[in-house]
Amino acid sequence: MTAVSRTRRDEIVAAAARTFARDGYTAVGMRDVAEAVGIRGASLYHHFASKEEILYAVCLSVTQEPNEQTLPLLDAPGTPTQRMAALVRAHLEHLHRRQVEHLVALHEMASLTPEHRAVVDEHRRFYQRRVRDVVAAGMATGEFGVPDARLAAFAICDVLNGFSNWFHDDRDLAVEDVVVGYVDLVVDRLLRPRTVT
Amino acid sequence: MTAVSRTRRDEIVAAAARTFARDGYTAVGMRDVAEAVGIRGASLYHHFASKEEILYAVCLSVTQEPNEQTLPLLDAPGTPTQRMAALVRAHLEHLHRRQVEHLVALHEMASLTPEHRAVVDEHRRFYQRRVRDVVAAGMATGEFGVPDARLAAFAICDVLNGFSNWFHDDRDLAVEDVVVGYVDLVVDRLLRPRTVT
DNA sequence: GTCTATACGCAGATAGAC
DNA sequence: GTCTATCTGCGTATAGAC
Repeated sequence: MTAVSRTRRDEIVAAAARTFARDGYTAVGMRDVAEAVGIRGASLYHHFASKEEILYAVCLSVTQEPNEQTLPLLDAPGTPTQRMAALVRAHLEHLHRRQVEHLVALHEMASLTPEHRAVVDEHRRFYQRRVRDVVAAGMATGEFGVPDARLAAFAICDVLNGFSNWFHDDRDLAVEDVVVGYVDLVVDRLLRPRTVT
Repeated sequence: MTAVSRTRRDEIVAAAARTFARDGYTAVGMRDVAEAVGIRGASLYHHFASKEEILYAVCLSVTQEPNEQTLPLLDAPGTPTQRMAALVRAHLEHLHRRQVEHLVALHEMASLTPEHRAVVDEHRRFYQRRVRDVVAAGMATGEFGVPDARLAAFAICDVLNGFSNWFHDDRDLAVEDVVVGYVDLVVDRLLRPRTVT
């Protein structure tokens, strides 16, 4: 039992993410976060040194986590096509599982300290670099055929991340539909070489 | 001379956008914005009723403006392919021209009042609906061949808007390169029907 | 680990002269 | 239209008991 009982701290992060997502980081006070957990404002400082530290924890949960959980799929055996398809699926499913946290990270990153912001940015850059590498690998095998791997990587990351901005669970569109549609869009259309003449 | 001399007010909006983009809306005080214009903090209240009104003006400049300037391209004569290509180009060029304003709008939208946020959101939804309509038009003529026009529209808008997040003017990649690359990616790959068999 | 009580600084906003 | 001076409230953070 070394890494057990992630109760209170994670509970705070989760509650904070929901509150930040609904009312915006600035508008939310420590008292509001505390209330959402069921304790008093001052008690939060037993778990976090500052409000910004809570926001930082939220941001890490959606930048560090994908690097550790999703990126390994790119090292699994299989063709670039298969690995890219697996990445698209896992990425979207992660975005869905942690949608509130993603929205907060996306919208409130500006409120991080420069130091924390640099860490978060580095995680994101790393992820993008790995995506670009698979695109390049697929170009080498001839499975993919885009003019510029870097540009394609930007486009792919932006398409995927955009998901959390517009997806709503209550609509006539299931996550699985988006996954299938986006695998087709990204792997079978965007990346696939144009049939020559 | 009815709509002339947009001097001071626009000057404030432009200066505020730069400051917000660099330090974040929350961290920036009215005194900072004023200093960037060369006046005192209190003087700002002659032009705007509140700090949030300035942010609102920034957001409108990148949501209302494209609707008025870029969307008419979709009503011009030409095939869906041509009109979509024109939209991609104009959209990216607008994003580039107003990149700081876009970054602010993208990151600080959470700080708008619910009323103002609703207006901004409506502008964005309208834009997206028009994009989806061209995709649908192209499907009708057979020029485009995607499984779901709505999903494709989301993907396209996200690819385009993502641009302002990663593009830097000083790198070895010119705006024109991105325009050409993205027209190819979006129109000739993502939307084009797969050659059958 | 959570509480009550409180310090305190800062940023948004106002009043009124020029 | 811009200034100086000032108010005011709110929200983070601390002190210290339980």
